[in-house]
Amino acid sequence: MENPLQKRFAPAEIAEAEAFIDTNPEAPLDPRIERLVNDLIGRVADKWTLLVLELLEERGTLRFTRIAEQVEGISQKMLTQTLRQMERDGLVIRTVHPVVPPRVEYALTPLGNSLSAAFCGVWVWAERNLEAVEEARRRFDTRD
Amino acid sequence: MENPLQKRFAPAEIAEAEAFIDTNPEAPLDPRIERLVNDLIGRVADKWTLLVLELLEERGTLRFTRIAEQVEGISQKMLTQTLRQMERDGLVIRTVHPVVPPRVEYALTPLGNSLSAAFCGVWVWAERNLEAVEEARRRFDTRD
DNA sequence: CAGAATCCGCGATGATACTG
DNA sequence: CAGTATCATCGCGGATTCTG
Repeated sequence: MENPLQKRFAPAEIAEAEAFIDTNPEAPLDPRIERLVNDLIGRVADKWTLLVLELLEERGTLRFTRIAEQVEGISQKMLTQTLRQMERDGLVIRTVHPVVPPRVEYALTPLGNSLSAAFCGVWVWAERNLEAVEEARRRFDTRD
Repeated sequence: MENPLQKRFAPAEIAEAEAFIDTNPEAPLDPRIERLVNDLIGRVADKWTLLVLELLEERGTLRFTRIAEQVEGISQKMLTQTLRQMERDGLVIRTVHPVVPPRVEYALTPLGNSLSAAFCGVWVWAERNLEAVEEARRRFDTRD
């Protein structure tokens, strides 16, 4: 599989980092990669982003107000902000129809769809282990 | 080795996650527990939680100070808070050795390990699409 | 309808000092 | 060493208003 990191760093750098990892079991991943990937995850793992992602995955193309209705508890400000961020990261495509009143539609890009699929495992985990976590919390809260 | 993720996850996990991303468009979620699941995801998808989770997955059992050293940028307060939260959710086990000076060790529970595995797909996605996202952002930031 | 702009409270987080 | 306690701050995000 093609490694996207090879576009960012010189082969010598990657080789050095990998050799370092191979020979140092205690060593962390390359801090640069770690930080980049983690920043990315930090953005996409946002609460509202996950909800919008999930909604668009289910419903396909939606207008601004439809999303606002379906994502319970989100404010207009945060929805705008979330959609802009997702658009900026290439997760969502925003289509403005030049009509009155304005009609703006949002849909996931292929990148957004793949992210949704990637998070599917986490959703499945959460659903599957919800009760286990709740029980753990009850035990923790009533510990001696 | 061409992929640093292989140091972090078993080959079988990566293959499974990749196959999942490639073939699974969506997984329906029971709307009744949507909120509960989302609260849970909101807690475990926290930035520091993800970093600690990955670190403990890599290294196994670690002391408080070891974790603080490895998780770049985390304050002692947030580390304590994160570990308590994870312990409360049953993701980590905290072991106090009655010695002087104190020795407290943290390790993932089976639940924590399964969560780490669930997030494997997201890490794979992030690394695989890091460059695509960066390019999307550049295009967005330089749009007319 | 789809936002932009503004104000503002408060919770999250950092920094520092202290302790068993 | 592994925290707890306290104080200060800073920005997230809600509420509201305005507009093309």
